[in-house]
This record gives sequence, structure tokens and C-alpha cells, in this order.
Amino acid sequence: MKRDSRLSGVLHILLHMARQPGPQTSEILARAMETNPVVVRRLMAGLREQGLVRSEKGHGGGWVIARDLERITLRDIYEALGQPEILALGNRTEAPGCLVEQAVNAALGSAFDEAEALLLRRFGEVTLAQLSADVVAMMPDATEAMTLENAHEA
Amino acid sequence: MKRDSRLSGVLHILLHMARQPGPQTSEILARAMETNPVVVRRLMAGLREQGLVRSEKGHGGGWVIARDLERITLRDIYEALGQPEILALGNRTEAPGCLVEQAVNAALGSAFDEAEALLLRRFGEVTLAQLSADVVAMMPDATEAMTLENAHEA
DNA sequence: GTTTCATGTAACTTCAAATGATACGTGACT
DNA sequence: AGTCACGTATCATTTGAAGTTACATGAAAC
Repeated sequence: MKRDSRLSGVLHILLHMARQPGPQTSEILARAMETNPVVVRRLMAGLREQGLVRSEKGHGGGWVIARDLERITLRDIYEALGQPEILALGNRTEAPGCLVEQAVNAALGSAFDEAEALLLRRFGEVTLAQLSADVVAMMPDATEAMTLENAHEA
Repeated sequence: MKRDSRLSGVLHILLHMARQPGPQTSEILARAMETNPVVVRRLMAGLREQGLVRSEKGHGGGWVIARDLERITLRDIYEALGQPEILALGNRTEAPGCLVEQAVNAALGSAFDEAEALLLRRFGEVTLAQLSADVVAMMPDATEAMTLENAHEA
């Protein structure tokens, strides 16, 4: 099964936006992601509804982050994406009549729930500001002037 | 995408087998699972290779559990299934050149790894014997004589 | 006001992997 | 020999993400 990379993708977009002043177009962001502008808009639509970003049409339009980076957690973003399925594993039947299957569901279900809860807790602890600082920390001095245009040329 | 229910399914099969003496055919087990005998054989193939179950052809043939229930953990079974993907979420690119994406991968990746490790640890702590005891504990006295044939009629 | 730019969205295609089903071969028991 | 049951290849179905095309809407530039 192909893994859902929407969270990964949208974080990539947001961190690039955070490093650039002014609005960024879907076109530019899509090039950075090596994908399609429509994919970018689709990803960002949920974030806009939650007030995390704003978009403007026409000349000089594009996307801007609408909240302090310190006040946006990965969990906020995850939820704005519509809370995609976290686990690839699941129970066969949700409400089985068979007692055996009920016992299986109970055992697996609690393990699944714990793993999901752990991940969501982690997401809630990480802000965009931290991630953005991580990027700077990873940069050799020479690349601190890295721009959106050359970031993906290597 | 649809969640992978192989672990759930194979546990259901094994617990039914544990409650019945003698070999069970794929045909019988498939009826209990409301699926196809071929699906059962496919699920069980990995378990056989790991020595968790044995199969015999011909008259009187079928599947039997080949190890003490106390000595089979959910993790053993998970691994016998070929260690299916646990998380539905993942990184967009595995080895990105872009520093921004590297930072995203590092942050998400460690959270993903922790969640997977938690689930695998849980799996390692649960044995088939415990699950089988859970089933009995869930049964009203009247149903303790439940058989494979009537377990799914309700 | 018309052109240009950029988003908003619907509709379609592609892709991957589990699941389901059919068919046929192999080996074992009667 | 015949029947039973597993072993396995092959194909169809299903589901949702991802990619693409097309066109409408609205804003700025001219």
C-alpha cells in the first residue's frame, strides 16, 4: 500500500514558505515539491479552512502563513488535513458477532490506539518554529542564503 | 486506502483452531472467516514457514498449531506474515537532497519509529494463550460449548 | 474594460496493495 | 483409481493517494 505523504508534503511546503517573505504561488511551491500546482492547492485547502494559511488570487497573489510559527503544531496541520488514517493495520470487522473476533479486536485495538495516541502526542509537541530552526541548524554557513529557487537543484 | 487486516484475520483463525481438537481444513476456517479457502492458505503460508503451524494434505488433513500457545506472541505472527507496513503515514521522499525535506523527514521519522516500536513491543507482550483465555473470560457459561460451526451464526 | 495572473474545483487517469476468486497441480488417504 | 485437501499461479476487484487536464472565479495591471 502506498504510504500517505500528505503531512510530509505539506510540511515541506510550509517550511519553504517560512523561509521566503511574501506570498508564494502554487506554481512555485509545486516546482519545489516536484509535483503539480493542483496538488499543492488540494493540500493547502484544509489548512486555509483552519486559518493556518491564507490565499489570494490574481497578481501578487499566492499563499502566506497566517499564524505565528510557534503556535502551529504538527498536530494542527495533521488535523487540518482531515486527520488521515495513521495506521495501515486494522481490524477485519468493526462490530463482529463472533466472540473470538471480539477478543482479537479488543487486544489489537488497544495496541493500535496506544500507538496512534503516541504519535498524536508527539505531533502536538512539535511546532513549525522548531522545525524551521532545525533546518537552519542543518545548514552549513555557505547555504544560509539558500532560496526556494535553488533549494532543489542539488 | 483499506487497512491491512491480515494480522487480525490470522489471529481469528488461530484462536478458532485453538478451540478445536484435530486438524481444521482451509474450507472450514474460511467459512468461519466469511472468506475464501485460498485466502486462508495464503495467510497461513508464512506461519508454516516459521514453524508456527503445520499443514497436511489429503483425507484427515488440514491445519494444526505446532507450538505451545504460551510461546507464540503476536509479534511472532506479525513477522511470519512478512512484517506488513504498520503505518499508513510516511515521508514523501526517502533520501531527499533538499535540507528542508531532510529536516521534515528527521522529525516525522523519529515519531513514526517510536510509534512502530511501541506497537511491536505490545505485540511481543501478548501471547496466543492470553488471547485464548480472554475469549473464555468473555463467554457467558452457556456458550462455553461454542463450536467452530455455530460461532458465527449470531 | 480587457488582459493576465493565480486560486478553486470538478473530473479523469494512474498506481499500489490487499482481498477475492478461479483453475489446476501435488500429495495423501480410502 | 478416486477423493480430499493443500500449494500456487493468475486474474479481477476495490480503495484511496497522487498526478493531470480543464475551466470557472476573482484580483491586479494595463
